[in-house]
Amino acid sequence: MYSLISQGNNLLLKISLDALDASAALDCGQSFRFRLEEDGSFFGVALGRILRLRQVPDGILFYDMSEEEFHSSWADYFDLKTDYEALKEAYRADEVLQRAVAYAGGIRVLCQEPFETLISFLISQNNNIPRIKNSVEQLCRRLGTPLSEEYYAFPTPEQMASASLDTYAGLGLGYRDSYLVDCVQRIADGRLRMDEISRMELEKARETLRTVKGVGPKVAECVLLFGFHRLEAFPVDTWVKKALSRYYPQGFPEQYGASAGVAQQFLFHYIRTCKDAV
DNA sequence: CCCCAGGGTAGGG
DNA sequence: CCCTACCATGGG
Repeated sequence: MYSLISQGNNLLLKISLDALDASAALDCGQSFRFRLEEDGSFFGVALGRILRLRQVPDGILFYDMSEEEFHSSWADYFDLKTDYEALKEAYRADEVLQRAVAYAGGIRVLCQEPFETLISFLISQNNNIPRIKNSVEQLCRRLGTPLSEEYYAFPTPEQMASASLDTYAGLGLGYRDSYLVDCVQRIADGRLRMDEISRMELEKARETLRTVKGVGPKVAECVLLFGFHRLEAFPVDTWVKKALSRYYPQGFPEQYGASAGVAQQFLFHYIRTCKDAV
């Protein structure tokens, strides 16, 4: 559970580190738009707005934030409506998940915008997180609406569709630039609609996403999990593949099916960043 | 110089 | 269905 305390222009979200850990949640390969500043705060852009926050002993301090804005946008963005305590209670039956939760329990599956998620994870294929972040940043600077001198919104489908292929060439995307061009073209001419996908049954949504060039099984699962909040989606990248072969040679337990994606996120972060992962 | 990264496609068996 | 070469690019 959590509560809110207004502090001038800022807002303190009182919540335990186990329930929401800014560093783990914002830097675990879901969003590519947050950076840790030298003063220890996180700065980023999401939902078309600049967000600045900081981990404090009592929870998370949101800068320049009203209760209204928090309730209408950020409570959902940080998935505060999902009962993670219940999920983690179920993980106690599993030794590995228990370790992953002990390592970083404050991860949450962020509710990101579907279009941004689709484009970001098209860029993510056969790529590493620092470079993905860089490419996404370049993309926003080049095509997104400026929100300040430093920060840019993620470009809209229209903004991206109006750019030429050579606009994308300078973004460090490698061979993935043509994937983006094809994807935004499909959206611009109405062949692909995010709002329709959000209403589809899971398997249908999966198939539809995979009609986009460059979207295979893994990217589709990421878009479903991070962009459409389908917690059943289970992306298997090189890290999770490693975790599955190391910890679950007999297969991942089926009992977590309805929220397998959340468990996947704990596993991913654990095996990718914990030095002592065994 | 090498290998790897939140993989996917195309082509051949 | 499977397997493999190839795809750009930068970090380590």
